[in-house]
Amino acid sequence: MGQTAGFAAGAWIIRQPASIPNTYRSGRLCPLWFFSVDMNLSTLNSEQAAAVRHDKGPLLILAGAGSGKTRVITFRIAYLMGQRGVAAGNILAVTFTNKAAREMRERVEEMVGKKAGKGMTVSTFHSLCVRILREDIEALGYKKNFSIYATADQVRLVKDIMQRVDVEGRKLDADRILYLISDAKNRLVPPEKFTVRWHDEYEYMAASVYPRYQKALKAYNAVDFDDLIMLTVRLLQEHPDVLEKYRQRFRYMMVDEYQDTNAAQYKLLRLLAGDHPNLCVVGDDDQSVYGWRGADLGNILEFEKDFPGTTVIKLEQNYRSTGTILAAANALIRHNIRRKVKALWTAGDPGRRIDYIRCMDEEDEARTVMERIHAERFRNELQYSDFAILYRTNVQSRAFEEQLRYENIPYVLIGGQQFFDRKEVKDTVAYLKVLVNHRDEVNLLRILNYPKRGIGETTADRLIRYSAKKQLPLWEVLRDPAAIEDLGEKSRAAIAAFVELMDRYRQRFNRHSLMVETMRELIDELGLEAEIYRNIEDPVKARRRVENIEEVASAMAGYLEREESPSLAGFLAKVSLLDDERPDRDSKEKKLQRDAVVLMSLHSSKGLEFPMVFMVGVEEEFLPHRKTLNEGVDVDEERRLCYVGITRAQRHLILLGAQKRKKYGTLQPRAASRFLEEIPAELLQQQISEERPVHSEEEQEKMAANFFAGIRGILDD
DNA sequence: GTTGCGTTTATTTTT
DNA sequence: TAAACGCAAC
Repeated sequence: MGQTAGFAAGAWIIRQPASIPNTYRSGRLCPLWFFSVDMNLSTLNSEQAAAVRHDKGPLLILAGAGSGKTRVITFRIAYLMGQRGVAAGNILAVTFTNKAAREMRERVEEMVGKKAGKGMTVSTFHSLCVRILREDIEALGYKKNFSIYATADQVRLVKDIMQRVDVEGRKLDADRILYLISDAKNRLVPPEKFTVRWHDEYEYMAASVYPRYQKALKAYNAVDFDDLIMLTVRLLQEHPDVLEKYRQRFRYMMVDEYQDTNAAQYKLLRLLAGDHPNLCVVGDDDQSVYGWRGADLGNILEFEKDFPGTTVIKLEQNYRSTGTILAAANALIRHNIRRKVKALWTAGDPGRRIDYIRCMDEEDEARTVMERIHAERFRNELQYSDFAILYRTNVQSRAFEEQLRYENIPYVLIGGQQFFDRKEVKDTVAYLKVLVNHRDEVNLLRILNYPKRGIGETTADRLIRYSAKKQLPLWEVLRDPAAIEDLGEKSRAAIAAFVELMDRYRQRFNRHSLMVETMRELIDELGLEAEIYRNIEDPVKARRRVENIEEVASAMAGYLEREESPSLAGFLAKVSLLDDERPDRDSKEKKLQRDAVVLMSLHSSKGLEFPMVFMVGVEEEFLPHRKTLNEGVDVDEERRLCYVGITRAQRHLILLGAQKRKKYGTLQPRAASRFLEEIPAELLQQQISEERPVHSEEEQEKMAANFFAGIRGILDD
């Protein structure tokens, strides 16, 4: 668990004498060599220490929320290297986020030293697979310079195919088709094995789109996110020599957030682990909240069966929250049947009771939160950044944003539009992608006439038709426009100019050390910035967009600095995987460092902690969400989400809900969440907002009318 | 190409 | 309610 606030509480506080180099800031872990020449496990509790010492055979660490999981993993890696003589190169640690990977690497390096840590692989599933594929994907018939398609590219491709498949044009949602395809890939179901399971139009459409989609990707020399895993699995299955290479290499494997792995990731681990797995997985089945994305809770629940001889260690001592908060969390999660039994406990105080405030409506809920922030901040000398407002759906953030702005309270919103979803960024990246891989047709079509260069829709259409008819890649067609009869001279010239431009820059990008300059010149020559100013009226907005383009360039500069053997392809891979080069001035990590109230969804709060947590909208149809109620699935995952929210709180938890809520324009009565009843009443301090005179719209209009009538009356006198 | 209007539809989103 | 989308008209 990423402990953002450091090891503020609990038994393992290591006081830092003044002589400690200030690189080890307070709250950071001291390097091991400082307090002991040997690995000193005495700062760990007995379960943690046992987990660290275990070095052979499969190990399952069931790590409850706030139980010091990250510390155990990093200690264990350091222990393997320092005490068991395992070579850094034989260690593989897999996480789900780049942030987690980075932190883990840093902490291990702090313990064993940067030099000793060199050669270990700490990465996300996806970047691990990119690395494997970059080396050996040719065995699967792709080229090494493959593009990685993220959501936007995928959607475009699916839409394209759908149009071709369904000429009638019955408009099905491309996102949903893509979801079905993604789901299939996560289950390792290849196009030819896709079967319609429940007979609705989406399944049929997916069955027809999936094979074409996959074929197109291959033709474009592109892979999507799910392919990264699926193709790696295929590669390892079909090519024993490649598999053997990695088995030899990764003798010790560790997987974080194991409860979030899907079938494909499971298979990948299985393959790498082989017959004598030194596989250590860490996770918490109670915090599995990504089932809708293909994560299979069965992976963690069945681990002992899947890997005979598994040692199981439960970490139940919690170093984060008060006793009351933990009691509530335990009581709630006990209602789930399909889980590993465990209960969090703390050596610390019970702390305050949990507040539950039943507000009148949305606005009242937001105002109540503001009042509490003011009061608690003053009373407990807290910073703004000690508060988090957590909600189930992102739309809920609005009311709070408005109120926060009104009150002049600084806040950061986490989530929302992604940097790479912004048009100008996509355009810029599209050029780079095509320069690396000219078969990437989704992006080639995107830039073909942007900025406008006289290759309009008609021309593009003719080119595409011709390429389809002759079975030639679009790029080859562009190279030889003379071959197409029905093209005008002007169009031919425009195409030739485009090809010349791309060729020229492809050459230039080969000089990796000059990449950034080259990119800036490319942007300049294309006139991308001028294009933005031309199209966007609001100069402030336009300026911001231009800055976003510049961000891509400076991200590249950062990449160039860090990377030993940089390349444009390498940069794009990092960018696609949202790796550290993420050129967002407001990355999640940075946002969390500001002194501002944090707003985010329950999902994105996983792994974080805050002294004071507001969980808002604790109502039926939000939590559990309506969707899960309708579909007759169990609400277990929703309960886990609630559990995740509760266990984010360190000192105090405040639950809120509204009695009425405006929904799609109309005011609707809201019922308190069923989960509230699962928390023992004695842990809760309930409070119901008083009825405030609420006026209906009609009444308000009437009142306004009377008011103006009154004024008019006065003026008339 | 753009603009504007009517229609549609409202989860979560580590990579 | 409101935002996003598609389509038709300019």
